[in-house]
Amino acid sequence: MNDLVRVANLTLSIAAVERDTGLSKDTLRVWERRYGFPMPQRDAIGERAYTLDQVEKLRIIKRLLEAGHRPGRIVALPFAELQGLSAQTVDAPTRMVETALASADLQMQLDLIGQHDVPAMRSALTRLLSRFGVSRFVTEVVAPLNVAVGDAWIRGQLEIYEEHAYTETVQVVLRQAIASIPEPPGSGRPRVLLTTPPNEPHGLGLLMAEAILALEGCHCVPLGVQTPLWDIVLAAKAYRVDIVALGYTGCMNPNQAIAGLQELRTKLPPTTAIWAGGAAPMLKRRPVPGVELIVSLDRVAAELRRWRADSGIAQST
Amino acid sequence: MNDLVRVANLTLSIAAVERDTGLSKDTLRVWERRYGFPMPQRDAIGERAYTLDQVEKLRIIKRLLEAGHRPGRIVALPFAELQGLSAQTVDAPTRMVETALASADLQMQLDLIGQHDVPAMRSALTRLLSRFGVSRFVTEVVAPLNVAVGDAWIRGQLEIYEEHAYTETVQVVLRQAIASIPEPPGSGRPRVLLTTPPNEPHGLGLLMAEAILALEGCHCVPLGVQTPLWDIVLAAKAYRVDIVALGYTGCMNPNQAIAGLQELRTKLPPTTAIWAGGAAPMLKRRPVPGVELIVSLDRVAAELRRWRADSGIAQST
DNA sequence: TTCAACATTTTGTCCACGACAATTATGATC
DNA sequence: GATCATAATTGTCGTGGACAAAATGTTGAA
Repeated sequence: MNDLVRVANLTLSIAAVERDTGLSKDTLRVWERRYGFPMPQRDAIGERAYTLDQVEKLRIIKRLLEAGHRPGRIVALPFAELQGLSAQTVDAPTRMVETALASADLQMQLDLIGQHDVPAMRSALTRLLSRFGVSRFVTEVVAPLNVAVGDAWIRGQLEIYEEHAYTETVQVVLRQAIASIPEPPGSGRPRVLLTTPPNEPHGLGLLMAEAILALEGCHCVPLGVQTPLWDIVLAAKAYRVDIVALGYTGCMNPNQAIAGLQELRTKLPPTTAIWAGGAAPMLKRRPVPGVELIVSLDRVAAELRRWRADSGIAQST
Repeated sequence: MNDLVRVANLTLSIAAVERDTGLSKDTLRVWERRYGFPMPQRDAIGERAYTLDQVEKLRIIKRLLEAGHRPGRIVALPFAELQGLSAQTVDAPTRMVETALASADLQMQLDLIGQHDVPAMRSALTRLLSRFGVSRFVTEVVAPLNVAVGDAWIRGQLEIYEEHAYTETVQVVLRQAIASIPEPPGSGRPRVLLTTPPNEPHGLGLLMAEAILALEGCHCVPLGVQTPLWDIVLAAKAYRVDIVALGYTGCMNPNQAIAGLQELRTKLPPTTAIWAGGAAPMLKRRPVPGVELIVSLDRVAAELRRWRADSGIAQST
């Protein structure tokens, strides 16, 4: 019941840190005990008071964990070393995706974010949308841009609010793109439910998927983010969907993600496919039986063809 | 690391219950200790294993708490009594807002949600938007609809996923409306930052506010939801906004809301106004000095006029 | 070398129970 | 009826121990 944020020195309570970093209170306490970081000061009552520096370091650690590092090795490391690590970590999986954006253009878009001119950014994106069309815009502009923005953030070149502004702007453009796609003629199949599980607040990937699916003639039922598992089951039934598409990002707890998918698989009828997509490394390491892993948005169209071929045999449309 | 969901008897771990009900593990354990409910069985390891019945009862309890009941009185109550309570709870605050939607039309919209036909709902809303125009659509259609949907949910007439679908659809229509508003000529003043504080995941109110503000010629900078407080301060500076508009709903912890607003007020320069809006009863009870309380979207235009009049004196535009 | 099986370390989550501040309810007094 | 002091309620935090699942390391045979 204490103030979650103390005004004086700008320190955060453990609950606030859990909220801002996604690391559970239990984890924060056990890291302190085992690795000596973060070792917050205590306020007058004896409760932990984390500094903004500690929180920022925790955020970077979180990113590194998602990239495959292990807590015991990196949690106690000093700030500079972490940044060094993240620099070299990011470079490794720099897959040279053929992208419509030359790296120069990509840098220009990034600069645009830093100039804090939302209308300019929006019109630049809209221009790219017109130039490349919806499908290529999503896979070859937005997707690499997302990666670039994430990298820039980890290098400390971008603030969180700038990432928010970017995300919001992309969302506006994407929704415009989706709105411009005409309804599929007849009963668009498959019918696809789009949402994220609880504890996964990022919905940008869903919009990207929706754009591509709609383009391919699917009937999309977007539910926004963080739908309780049980409601996903109910909704799948109510909307008679063929596919439940879940979006994941690294910010979600791996165990929860896996467990949730397993639970969903048992509760949904076997005829309903589950597609899990997004940049979630943990899903690749431990695949869940009965759940299709969509590793990249490029793959959506192909998976869709496969589904349509299968469904023609397995179930009469 | 245990399976969050055990398949055999369909029982949930404490983490799964936290995810599904929104009640923290701490709260669940302390309720068990104090009120004797929920008293889950233990699995082989000795960990709590909640049944689906218990979870459903917890969901109802959660709703009743949000409606103003107190844990000590209702947590131990049997299932039937809880249902009786939730039926009679909502009728009291049924205020008769003058609305463009006759109650019959309103009921029709609600029925539409229950029919699980997203395109129909979207086109119905789009029709209303065309009929009434953006401003009246927001204040006299969407606002009362939101209230009606919330009430229906508390009464158990609407599932969570139906609310999600409704919210998503309204969002699509609203964003379309916003996109149709031309940029303000010259430098639109005031410049308004729109976001919600951490722990407030609902962004629909922001969109409604943005629509009205854009209509009044403001320059809006939407940051999406859950911007960390410190980033709100940074963003306000970077985007040189005159007003920081925060959206709240009842789902946010009152203490956090108040504390956050106080902190924001100290961190932002006095020339930057803070507007707090949304259906948050706690804000009315304890006003924060230096923070404008926008009790209703009807008031936005008037407040805007006031700001413009004041700024003409206080600061040269 | 490659692969499988086993042993070890790491790591996140759970448990119990006490403590306490903030909020809400209750009663006394004017 | 309003105002204030007192009491009850309630969510969150603290400590430290425990343990299963995952990750890593090691051994031995094909």
